[in-house]
Amino acid sequence: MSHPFSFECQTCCPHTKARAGVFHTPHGIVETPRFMPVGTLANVKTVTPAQLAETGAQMVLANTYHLHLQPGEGIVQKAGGLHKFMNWQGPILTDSGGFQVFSLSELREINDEGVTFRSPRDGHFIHLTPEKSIEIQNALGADVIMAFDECAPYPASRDVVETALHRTTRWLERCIKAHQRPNQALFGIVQGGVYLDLRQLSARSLIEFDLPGYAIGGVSVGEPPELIQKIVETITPLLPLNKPRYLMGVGTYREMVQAIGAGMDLFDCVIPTRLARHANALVGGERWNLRNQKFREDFTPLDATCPCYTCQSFTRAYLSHLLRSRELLGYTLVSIHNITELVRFTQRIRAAIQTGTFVEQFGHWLN
RNA sequence: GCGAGCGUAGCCAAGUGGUUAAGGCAGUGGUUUGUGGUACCACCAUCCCGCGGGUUCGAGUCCCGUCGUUCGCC
Repeated sequence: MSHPFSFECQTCCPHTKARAGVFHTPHGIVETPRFMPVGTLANVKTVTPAQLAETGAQMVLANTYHLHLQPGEGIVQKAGGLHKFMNWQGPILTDSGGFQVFSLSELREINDEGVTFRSPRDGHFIHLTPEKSIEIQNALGADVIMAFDECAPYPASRDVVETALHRTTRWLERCIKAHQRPNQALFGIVQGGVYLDLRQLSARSLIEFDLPGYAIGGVSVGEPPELIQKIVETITPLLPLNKPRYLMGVGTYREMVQAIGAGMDLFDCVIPTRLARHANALVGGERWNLRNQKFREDFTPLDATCPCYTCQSFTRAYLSHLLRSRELLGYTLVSIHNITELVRFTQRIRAAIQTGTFVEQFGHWLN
């Protein structure tokens, strides 16, 4: 109330570190644990904001890197900011572009100053620094902005990871200095690869800055899922109780349950929308390829227990037909369902935590 | 009726004498984790190239016949 970014933990699980909380932002609350859909412009590519709101999504992700290239933060600013430009009235989080440097570009040069790499779009050189990333994110105007970090690949040697994490910490200082807008919360990002002592070092350095929220980054870059869990279990206890904790890029049902059990609050992942565009639906904890033969004459709803528009209106056979025909509507309908599915999954976990039945209901995912 | 061409997997189609017959679509599975905008990977003609003969050490590939088909001429 006093601070636009307060976080309150409402219920703690008696058996695990899981917690149900509320994160306040200038554009509304985020009830955690929560899955946040992610997309280039947070429109998730094939879903309208109205459809997105219906999925139960509260906060959505937009992308600094892509918006910088197209249309450019200047235009977003002239439009009145990201919320107006894309017509999403709820909370928005922008990623810093650090991960895109790692994930999209082969030709890159990283030094203490920043990163230089070729745009995969047209080949021209792009220079990103902590200051530049924050300047762009200030212009975009999301509720939460992310520190510009260096995400080391997996596998990577200890030396490489250690260098990246120290650089990330030094960059965080510069991000904080560059940050001009108090109505945007700057989150720090824990790095350190799969080296737990480096992770701890990173987390301890970050919390010195007393930021409004913390993220664990550099996971789900190819390492085995057990290692993600190990990292989360080691780091979460070091993060302040009264700040939201965001596990970047995760993910799957199991990874979310395990991370929530360890005390994480927020998740984002391309899985629901990318899977949808590849004809896969998330149903009851499983992944189904709707183009498979067995769905051609299946005239039942995708998930009879799902309240989403897709499940309420169409059959598996019809979705299979749309996807086999590469009809654009197929991607939209399955995206709506998949996002709804993961958002509802985290909502059910939240409810279970509140009623003290988290372990009872979701314990089978915990190991 | 005459002349010319063509007949290769469900569809389109390369190959014109020499081991296991390109490729595409369709089909059947799989992959996808802080999104390079519908991608990628695997499998998919084991007596088989319309059918029947022939030439040749060897024929989808050459020759003859036949059936089908396309175009042109009458």
